[in-house]
Amino acid sequence: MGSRSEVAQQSEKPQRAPTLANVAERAGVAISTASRALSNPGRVNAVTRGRIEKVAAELGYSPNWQARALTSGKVGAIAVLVSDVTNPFYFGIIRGTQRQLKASGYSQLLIDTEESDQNEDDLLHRLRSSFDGVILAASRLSDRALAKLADELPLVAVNRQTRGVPSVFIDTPSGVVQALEHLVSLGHRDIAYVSGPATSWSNESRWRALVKAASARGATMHRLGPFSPRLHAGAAAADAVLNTGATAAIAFNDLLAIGMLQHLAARGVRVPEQLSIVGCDDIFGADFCNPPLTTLTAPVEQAGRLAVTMLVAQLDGGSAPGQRQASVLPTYLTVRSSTGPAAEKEI
Amino acid sequence: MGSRSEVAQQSEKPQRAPTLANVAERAGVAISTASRALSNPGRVNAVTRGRIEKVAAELGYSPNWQARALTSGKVGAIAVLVSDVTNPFYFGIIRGTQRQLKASGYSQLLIDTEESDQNEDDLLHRLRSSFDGVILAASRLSDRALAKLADELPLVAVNRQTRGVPSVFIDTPSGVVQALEHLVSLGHRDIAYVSGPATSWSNESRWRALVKAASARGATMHRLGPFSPRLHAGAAAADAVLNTGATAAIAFNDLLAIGMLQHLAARGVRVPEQLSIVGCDDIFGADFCNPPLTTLTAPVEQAGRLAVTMLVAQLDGGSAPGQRQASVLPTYLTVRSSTGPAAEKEI
DNA sequence: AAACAGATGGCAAACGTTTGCCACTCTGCT
DNA sequence: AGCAGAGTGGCAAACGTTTGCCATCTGTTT
Repeated sequence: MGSRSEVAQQSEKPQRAPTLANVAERAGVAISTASRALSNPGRVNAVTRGRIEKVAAELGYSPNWQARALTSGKVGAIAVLVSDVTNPFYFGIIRGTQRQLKASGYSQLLIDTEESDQNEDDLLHRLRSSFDGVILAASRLSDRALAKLADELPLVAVNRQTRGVPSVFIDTPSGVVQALEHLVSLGHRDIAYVSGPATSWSNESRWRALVKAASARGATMHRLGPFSPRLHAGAAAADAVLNTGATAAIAFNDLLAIGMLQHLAARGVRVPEQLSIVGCDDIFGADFCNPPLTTLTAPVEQAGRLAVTMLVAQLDGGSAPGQRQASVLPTYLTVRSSTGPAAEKEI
Repeated sequence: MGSRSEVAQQSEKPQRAPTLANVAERAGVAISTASRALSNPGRVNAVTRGRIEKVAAELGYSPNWQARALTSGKVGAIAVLVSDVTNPFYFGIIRGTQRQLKASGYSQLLIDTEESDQNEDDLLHRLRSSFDGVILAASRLSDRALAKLADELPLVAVNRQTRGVPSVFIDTPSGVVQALEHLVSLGHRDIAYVSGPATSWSNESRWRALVKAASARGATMHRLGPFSPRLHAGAAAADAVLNTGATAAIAFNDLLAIGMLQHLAARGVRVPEQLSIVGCDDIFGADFCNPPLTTLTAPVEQAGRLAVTMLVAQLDGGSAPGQRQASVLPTYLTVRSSTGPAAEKEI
């Protein structure tokens, strides 16, 4: 058997973690009193409480979350669903949720849905009892399914606007218009939009915002894709852009944009002289790629934090349906070196 | 399709999740039978089982993990501790653990210790009941504390070699020697090592490997730091290197290396013409920074997966003490453009 | 002196599982 | 006939908490 330390030497106890019963016994009180001393301090005499606390500390007691969950219904954990742990965009979200959750005393259950709505729904129901609430970062669920889900459990969606679903929305659609203005002011008239996954809600809303804004500014948009929102998809995307004859491209996200940059460099197309590129999100790396990427800076970490704050409020405030709200976080354009004056059109 | 909706539509029940009792009642069997039908299929008649399974599906039953944990002692979750969620190095680990955990049917509890050993120990004890085992990615714990912990709970350490502690070790020390060879072959004789956090075990072992290898190859090592393993610390690190007069530098990690690249570019120092830079880890971005970074490619994701595999084996195999093992994963040098022939020494 | 209120502590019933043990019903065998 | 043994199903006791309710004790008010 594994040679534990002191205690095990003597008696061959299985070394179970100390329970409330142990504390109570050693302090000479009933379990209920011990429980109250630790979680409802006002309810018990100061001196008794002191004794109990002392014993608890000696024994290194810490409450069993499982058992507690059984009666209280609260498990003290929140699930964070991302559609792809691999995507740096989510790192920012995760960072934000992690920090805020910790500050609120919750644990973070990280779940990767692998871009599948089926998976998303399944996992959520299978693990229903393991968390108090959910943060859906870029859910692939349909509006209908999402609304239904929001009815069944406490939830905050990130980057999603659906009636009746509390959400934190990073306003890239209006940011993307800033990008358009920037390009138009540099003389670009033919602009490509390199779109992301077909199931992405953000993708759609960005495109709509672009078309609308473009016509008012005398620019023509070309929609390309869908492309996988990954680095390696940038190659195909870059080639597609080249074919349209557009002088600038706005990509669904920075991953695609950086991938394009790489491929363009390999093909000898100069950025921004021959083609301007704009990304979305300002992920890690956007500032040190070559050339540094002009992109929409999204307050991703803040979004994660805010989502947690809203969710926790929802949990504590007893899901008052009126409290449902949607926050909007602004984005702004960060101009770096991947955009420049439009190339002369060769006639 | 939505098999869950029907019931809820009708009555305004508090919408509690269906329990085994509900299933049993509706199937006309005892709770124990229902339990066995679902988790110990051989123990109950095929036709009864069929009926129970059908009812369970209808009701959308899924077992309560908390309750199950109470009797079985298994919660179905594994904690992954990282010292800083912000650090891209851990993204690889997290990605690996996430995938393998999912495949093994476990959930992932992600915990950020914020570089504090105090935090690490605390959190682990407070949450002890919420996970079955732990993966410590780059623990800041002392060898002694770590060994003690490994005795108390199932654990696998990543990038740490301590007697009696199962671990996955990414062999950067020998990789770093490859880097040294590379630099020496390019004519470098004065080489700086830009070290990371003082508490980092890897940092120490890399330095030792370097000194040892350097003397045999007639090169001189300069130790600088400690520096925070962050991008922004690269500026200070770069200046420090410049002061030593070294013609090449090996950085504790890519973050530092890329930070140095940025600062050097700003100062007008050409890489690799005037100074060669080598990083460690080959994180996201190392291939597209400017210039692309020569670095030690570490199989990070694989390390995460392997750690999970080992941990799960430990959990299932009932902590056979003999099974304790340490795996070593090799690294290799990926040469890109941040290294080149040594600059002529101006006399 | 009686009655009352507040403070304090204990009993026991939940919460939703798993599982050891017992009871019953069949077969098939001696 | 009697019975061993397998195949099924149920009872009830855990697991470690929380919490409603009751009992006791103390001091205060009438």
